Amino acid sequence: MSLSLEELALKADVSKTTVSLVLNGKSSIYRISKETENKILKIAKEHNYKPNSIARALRLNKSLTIGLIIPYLNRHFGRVAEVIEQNARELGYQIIIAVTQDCLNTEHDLIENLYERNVDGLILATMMNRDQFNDLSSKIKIPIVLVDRRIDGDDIAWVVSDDEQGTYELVSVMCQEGITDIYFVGGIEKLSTSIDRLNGFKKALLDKGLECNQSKIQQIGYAVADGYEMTKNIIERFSKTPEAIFTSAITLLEGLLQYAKEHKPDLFSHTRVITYDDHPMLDYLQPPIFSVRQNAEEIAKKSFEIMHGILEKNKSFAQELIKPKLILR
Amino acid sequence: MSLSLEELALKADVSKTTVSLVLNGKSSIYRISKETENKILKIAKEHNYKPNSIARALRLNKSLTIGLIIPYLNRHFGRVAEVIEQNARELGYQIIIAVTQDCLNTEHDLIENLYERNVDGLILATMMNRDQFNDLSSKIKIPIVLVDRRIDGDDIAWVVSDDEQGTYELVSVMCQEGITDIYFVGGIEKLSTSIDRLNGFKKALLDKGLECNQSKIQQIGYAVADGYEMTKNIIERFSKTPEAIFTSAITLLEGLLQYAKEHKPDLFSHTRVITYDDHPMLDYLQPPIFSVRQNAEEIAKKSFEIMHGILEKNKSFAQELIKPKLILR
DNA sequence: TTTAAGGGCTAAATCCTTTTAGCTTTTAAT
DNA sequence: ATTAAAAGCTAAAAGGATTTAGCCCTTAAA
Repeated sequence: MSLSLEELALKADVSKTTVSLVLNGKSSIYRISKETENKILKIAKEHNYKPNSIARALRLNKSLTIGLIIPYLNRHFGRVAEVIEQNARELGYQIIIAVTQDCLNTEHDLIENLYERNVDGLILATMMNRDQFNDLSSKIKIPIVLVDRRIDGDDIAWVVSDDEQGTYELVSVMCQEGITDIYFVGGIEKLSTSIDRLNGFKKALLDKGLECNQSKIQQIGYAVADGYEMTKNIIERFSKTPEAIFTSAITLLEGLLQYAKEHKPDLFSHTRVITYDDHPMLDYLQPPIFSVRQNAEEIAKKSFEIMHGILEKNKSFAQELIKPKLILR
Repeated sequence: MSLSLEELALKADVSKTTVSLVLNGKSSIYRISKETENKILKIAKEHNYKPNSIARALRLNKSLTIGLIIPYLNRHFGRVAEVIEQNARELGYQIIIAVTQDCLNTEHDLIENLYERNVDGLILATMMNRDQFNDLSSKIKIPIVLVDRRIDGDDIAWVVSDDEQGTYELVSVMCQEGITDIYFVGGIEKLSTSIDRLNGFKKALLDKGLECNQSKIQQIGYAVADGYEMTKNIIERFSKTPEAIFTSAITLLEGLLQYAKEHKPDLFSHTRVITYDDHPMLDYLQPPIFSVRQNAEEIAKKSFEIMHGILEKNKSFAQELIKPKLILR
């Protein structure tokens, strides 16, 4: 790229050791004279010297690079990634991004790949369960921060939305309006997002003295097609039109809308629909769909903060539950 | 990380040169015996040897890393980034992502930053004009592929949506329906996306013998707030309610919808709204909003393909216009 | 005058690979 | 019995930074 330390040293007529020491602010420790220091700084500035980051990474065993592994770059994760990148950049880190498409094998490959490529840490929206994660942790000697999906364990760092509380509050609003017959359209069953949202759902019903019928709960996956499928099941399997449906992700809502458009145009005249995740376009749908908006910015900020704390400030793991916001339209 | 070449050499009781040659498939060129080769391969496999990518990058001056600089990780660019990453991964490359928020200075800083960090190439949704780009090119000795926004010049590689054609077709549909009074809600004026979309807009009108009144054209920026502002201007400045409004990005449509919701709930009863960019939620809005869907996957695929061609196949630059698709609801 | 301390700087090792140039041994040819 | 060629492998340099150990010179103290 540009000049090397050695060339700089030549120009300044000193050794490259001296140049390196000066540029790393160690002049006084190594008693480099002010005169020499200034000369070097001047020449470095003149030539716009930038240390070769690869050589630095090799020597220091530190690449200033964080791997970010997420299922998709959709609206939510896109925003999370964007904010993580900005926060990271300010502190001198780069983000290497990779998407799993919610495939566990891909996730494993990607983790291994990024690890071999010497990232300093991993921020991960994982599909792993606890055992798989422990396996991984024992092999991989860099810090991992889970984002959006947590794994129980009190030495695991994570930042997630308070899915249970968010769902609880949203569903409670429905219950307060006297609705008792409410269906759960869920995602990938074993993920914390699903577990927590389902718990919040059940808790809201329980608090109103309602029992939660297992047949009203479905969990296929987070794809749009899954939302379509589950909606279809609900509409076709039960004779009675549901009072309300809760979709636990915006993609699932999309699936629901698609099904309704195709096969049940009058769905909304009988049924309230509420959803986890928010989207600005929801403001313009009729009738209004209540939602829970995750604070992607805060999730992103905290997760990099924790990573940075571990990498540079000897902090240990931390866990953060980020409050989502109810959007009642 | 794991084992080094040297440790491997020790175990195999040969020099590290030999190990390196064998693992790089140069056994026959250097007449390493089959016996030795097999021994080394076996040991390497047993220990799951992976060469240290940083050391490799230093020696080869090639990091297998591509910088991707885009304005936001929104729906469109998120999808582009996702597909670029997948394509890159298959060929052994990693993607370092960075967002400019449509700020030119940030873009410059990011380019410099990634360049210093030794990326092998840059894929760029740029705000630069031709002069700025030429300036940059002379400083930076790695290939650059522009994505989504092009700069004229027959030695500049780019992949963009056929914005002019897409807009032309969409607006022509309106004209065919007899609409003559149509407004242009545009983005950042000097970008090719704006220029091309405006040209398509004008051409469609011209083809119908309609003249394009300059007062019906606004170009503030691509933010939601800009869409709000431009819609407001149109509604408040002209006494006659427009027959149609074309928003040249989905964010601008959002701004329009927001304005309409707040100040002009009956907008849609008098006015047709059409937009560049598509969104699945548009399927569920009333009345239907016609749109132009960019082929993000193809844009992504081609742009990495060109980059890869330049980096590994001695191909030179290339330019691709990707056909968008009309969505008439 | 010697010794100790301090000031000012640098040679060389290190991180891990790749690659060039060349060494040693064996085989074949004259 | 030489010489030439081929076979099989390796030492060392290179890539660019950081860091350890230590050299040399001056000044002050004994």
